[in-house]
Amino acid sequence: MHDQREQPIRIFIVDDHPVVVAGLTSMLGTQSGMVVAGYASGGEEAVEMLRSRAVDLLLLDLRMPGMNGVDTLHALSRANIHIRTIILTSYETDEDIYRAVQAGAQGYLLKDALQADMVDAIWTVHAGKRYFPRHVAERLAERMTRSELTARELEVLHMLARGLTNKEIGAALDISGNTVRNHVNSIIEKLEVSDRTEAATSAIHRGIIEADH
Amino acid sequence: MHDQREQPIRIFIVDDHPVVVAGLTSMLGTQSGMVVAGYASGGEEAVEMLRSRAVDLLLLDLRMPGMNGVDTLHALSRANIHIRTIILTSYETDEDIYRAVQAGAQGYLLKDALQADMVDAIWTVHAGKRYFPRHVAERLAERMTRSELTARELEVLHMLARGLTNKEIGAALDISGNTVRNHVNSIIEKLEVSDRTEAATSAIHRGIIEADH
DNA sequence: TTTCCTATAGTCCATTTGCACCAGGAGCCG
DNA sequence: CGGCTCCTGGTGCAAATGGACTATAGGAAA
Repeated sequence: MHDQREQPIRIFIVDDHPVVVAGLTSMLGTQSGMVVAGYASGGEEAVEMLRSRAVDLLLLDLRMPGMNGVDTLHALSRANIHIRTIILTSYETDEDIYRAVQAGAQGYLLKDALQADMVDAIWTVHAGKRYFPRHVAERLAERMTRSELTARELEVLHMLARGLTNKEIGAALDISGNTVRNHVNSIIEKLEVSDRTEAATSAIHRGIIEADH
Repeated sequence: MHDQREQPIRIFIVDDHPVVVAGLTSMLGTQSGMVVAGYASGGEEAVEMLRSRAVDLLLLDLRMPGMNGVDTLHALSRANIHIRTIILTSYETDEDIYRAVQAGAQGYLLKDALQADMVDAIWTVHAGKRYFPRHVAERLAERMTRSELTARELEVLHMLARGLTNKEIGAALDISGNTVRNHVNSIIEKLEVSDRTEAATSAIHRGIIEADH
């Protein structure tokens, strides 16, 4: 088993759902070798609190209003605060996972995880290793094989998903409709889909764009 | 204030996320006048347990693997088990809310709700009233004004969202491509969108179809 | 410097789509 | 029975789309 003679792992929780904060506190607070050192309901608040608080491990929600998980990781990095981090989220889109790893997360947990898995993940990451559930790792691998969309293609993708025609997108971006068509064709090719409609739904599914407009 | 001399409200939780169950138990268990009478991680399990358990109020997750929240409400109704129910979910799509109300839920709470709001909702629904946050009620109202898609249109919508052409959809459903086109046109009209691509993204946004394929 | 990628813009062409129609048959409800 | 919706299939046409190309200009990387 784990060595519990040492100092307990000080865990900090960042999540905008009060019920999740309460749940984690309740699940981890009773674990020997771990202690919940505090929590924040948003990224800004978390960065501020972590300046002056000694913490060993961060449990970080990915999707939050305002500053999201990835933004928070970058902000912490800029503030020269380095804490091993496990992303804790309901979503497992390719893009979410990819961005989280890019931003420096060492672990990725889904919110439907069992208490035992959470505890395991925390011990693993605290020990300096990485923790990714199998299907999460698979999605990450799949994402790696795909080429990135360019900034322009992303703009076009967003407008296309809102039902604009190439001509309308061109007018909005002040470029020709022919150019938009070229971008759309690249998008279709890169996402490996058959038409603009599937490009839109697939982008939502993969987490490249949001469903809400 | 509420009358706490009476029997406490016996609350039953159905949610596939252990962390949410733990959070609710922790948040509500300490409230006077309420007691968590049990929990289940899925609909089938919940129906089985509720046959033999006296419960006053159900906190029910809407999206669960296997039997979802709406299915569970119907199953309970068929089993002649009638318990006042609050839907507790992360999502607030028009369709989710509409279906939940149709299935007989008396309240709708989002998982980012504050503890005070949850407690308030529980007292309200237990007192025989309904509880719907303002924006949830607004979405419900908006949904009511829209006409339903027919079963056939839903089939077409699903395939359209996967990038199939009218001809391909026709071949799959064994009808002519012209007929598919008619269905697509009705879909576009009913959803009040400008083309098939927006029909697909809008349907995902509204919760009519799922993003994953 | 040369090479590579991106953004831009264009042409040609076949296919698909969106729109406006019409119309028959099945099924349901008052 | 008469009306209603739904599913079906059709026609005609203008617009949009997707595919296969070519090409130029700018910036970044090797």
